[in-house]
Amino acid sequence: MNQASPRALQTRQRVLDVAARQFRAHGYAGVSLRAIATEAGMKAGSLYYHFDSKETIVSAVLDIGIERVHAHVAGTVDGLASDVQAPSLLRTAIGAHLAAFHLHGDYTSANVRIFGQVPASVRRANLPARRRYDRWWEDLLARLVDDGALRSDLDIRSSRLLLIGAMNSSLDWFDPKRGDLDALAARYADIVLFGMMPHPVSRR
Amino acid sequence: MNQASPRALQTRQRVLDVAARQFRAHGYAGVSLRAIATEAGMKAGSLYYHFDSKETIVSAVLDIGIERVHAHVAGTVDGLASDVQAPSLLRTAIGAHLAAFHLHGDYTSANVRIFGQVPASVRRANLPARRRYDRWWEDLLARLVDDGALRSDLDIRSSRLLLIGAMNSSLDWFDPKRGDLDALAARYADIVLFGMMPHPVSRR
DNA sequence: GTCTATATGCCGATAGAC
DNA sequence: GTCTATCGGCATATAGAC
Repeated sequence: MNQASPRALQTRQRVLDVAARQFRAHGYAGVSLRAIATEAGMKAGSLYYHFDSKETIVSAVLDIGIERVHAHVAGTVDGLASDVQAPSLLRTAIGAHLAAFHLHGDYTSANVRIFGQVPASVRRANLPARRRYDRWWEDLLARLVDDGALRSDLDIRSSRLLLIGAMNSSLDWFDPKRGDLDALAARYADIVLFGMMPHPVSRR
Repeated sequence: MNQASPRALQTRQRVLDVAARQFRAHGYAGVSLRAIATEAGMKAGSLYYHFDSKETIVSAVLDIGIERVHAHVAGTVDGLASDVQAPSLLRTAIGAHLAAFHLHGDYTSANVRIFGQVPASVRRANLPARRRYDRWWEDLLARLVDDGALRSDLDIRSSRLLLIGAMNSSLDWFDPKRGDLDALAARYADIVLFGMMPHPVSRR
């Protein structure tokens, strides 16, 4: 198991893609190794050449769901010029999170949906990746508050949880193949930055 | 099954409470009728006196998760005086949704978490209740926009989805036994109404 | 209303052939 | 790398005693 040949790596990736899609659709316990193997074009016993157990498969799926998003968002936002204003910075981060979340929708949705129903050891293994990404967002928000770019009375943690929670829940209803992801990001950023109330003075 | 005696109704409710808690924790397929029966103080076969199948149990859990919240929120907000301003109206609705959602946390969390992984027929049966509650929120937002109390360019549907998605995701991290639910509702309402940007003029 | 007993079938995992 | 065959266990659901 866990071979390094290119052929084995490709098979491994195909199995994970199938597993992510099925975990997203049916939950952790609702997916059998037989079902994953069938859709990946092999028999259940063959999976054990690539993975030690069902738990190591789901563990890999959960980690990928966080790490691909983190890498894309951080890579996009941290590369911006240092004079970019807070509204554009937040808009870019929101757009990058939504884009990566939906691009890797099976992995991210599987993570969001089954994290709470996976064996405790698997949950524990995924926690560090989650904490790193959470921290990236809190660092961003804290920096913007310190710069005076966001309200000074903002509670960082609940602001981050509101924003991430709202974006992640779009996995349940938004289909990136049918809708305009940039438009969605713009509408969410508008509300989060300026609120739903009418603007007493023009601020855009 | 489905008896009307007070004794049977009480047992039925106890079974549903146990089932909701377990579905929330382990997903639909991750819960066995044996496990539900054990925690409810009976044997698996006895459940069939009260319910026809595992699907009828989860169907009842899903419906309760929506209907109790809808009844509480609508009962709270629709009873307000007609001269209540938009900000207080929205604040009240947000507070009522969060309060009911966490009060019935096992049912509401089970609904949010397993709706997507339940058999299609069960999902279909729960859809009307979901649509009724969604419509209640969209009617509220549309009325406030029409009155000029909210921004006229607000997209009703995505605003509703952002707001409900953000509130529902608090089920994953907020513990009403340890945190202040009213404070959470106030912070969420502040962001949704006025945004995270500093206010150019005082509006509160 | 709840029990025991059981029918039928799928589960994760392993062993060993090829 | 993938196969077949198989282990022991647990799943939903039913039948019938009490």
